[in-house]
Amino acid sequence: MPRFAGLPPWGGMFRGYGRRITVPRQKILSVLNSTDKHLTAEEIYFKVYQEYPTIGLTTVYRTLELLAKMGVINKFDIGDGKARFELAGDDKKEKHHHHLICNSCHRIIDYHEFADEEKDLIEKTEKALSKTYDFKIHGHLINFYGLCKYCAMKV
Amino acid sequence: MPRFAGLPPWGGMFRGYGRRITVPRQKILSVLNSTDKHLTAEEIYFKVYQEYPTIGLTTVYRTLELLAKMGVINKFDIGDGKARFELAGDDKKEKHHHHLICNSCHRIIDYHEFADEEKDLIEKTEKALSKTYDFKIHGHLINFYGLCKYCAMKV
DNA sequence: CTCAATGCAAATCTTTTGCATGCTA
DNA sequence: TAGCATGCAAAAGATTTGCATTGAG
Repeated sequence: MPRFAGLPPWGGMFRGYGRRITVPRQKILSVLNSTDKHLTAEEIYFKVYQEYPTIGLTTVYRTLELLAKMGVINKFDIGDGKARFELAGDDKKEKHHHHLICNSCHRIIDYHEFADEEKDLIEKTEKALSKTYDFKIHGHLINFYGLCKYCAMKV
Repeated sequence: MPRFAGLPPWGGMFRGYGRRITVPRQKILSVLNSTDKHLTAEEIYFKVYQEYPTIGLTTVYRTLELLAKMGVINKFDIGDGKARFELAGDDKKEKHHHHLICNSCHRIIDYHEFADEEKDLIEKTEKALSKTYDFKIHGHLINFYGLCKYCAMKV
């Protein structure tokens, strides 16, 4: 479910920061815009590669770093040693990252319960923290750690 | 603030899993037990090293992995490429990880506001998720991502 | 005595950096 | 044209693995 159906509004952002709009950057943004998954740099690389084979992994990393600094995307880590990225957009539903992460097999369970209760608290917290610490909040992440049903019996 | 003042109760756990209680393991647990910080493997290594110089980094990594699988500690990543560890104990206060993380300079701001409101929601959520997904929850992590006041103006 | 645990060295894997070349504005 | 952007190759870092040795039970 793409967040922006028409032309993405990021062109202005790049120019505003004195950066250039290039094909690799457009492709990377396009990939991020057409998924609601948390992609790794390599996954993004392969997706872009399919329609733009001259892309380099380095460019993906550098673009992702830039986008994170611009506040366009969020970077986070789930504990498997690979960073993950996603658009930071304003769509409230998609801003919620809720995971159950198994400390043993590193399985990730996405859950959607409590979205409303959490949303209220999160928004309130966000607003207050933003003010208290003079911090521009683009997104958040909530993880629960433990053992999944398969690993709880094994260990 | 050590969580356990006297002898740690982990001995039984090890035996229960057919594992052995060794000096390196005791030292590592001791370090984790005497801090309320989120330590990296290397930080743990250095702390143990001071009173047990024959310790190896490999052993630290392997012990941490085992402890995570046993549910004794939690492993999580803050986005700087190094995993962090802490005891999963029952002390509610210490189970809360709340951070503001800057996407640009990777500065981490620990915040303590809203602990009570969050605690209520978290506990309720934990209980329900635990049941719904048959998942043994040992801890959780809440991160807000964005730009700190210094980076917001730079980019 | 047996097999798990350890520690060193080497290997792996993700991410970053150096540098010459290409391309946007 | 100027300077940012790119891509390759190499480097850097964190974590894992192979293997011979040590030590807990």
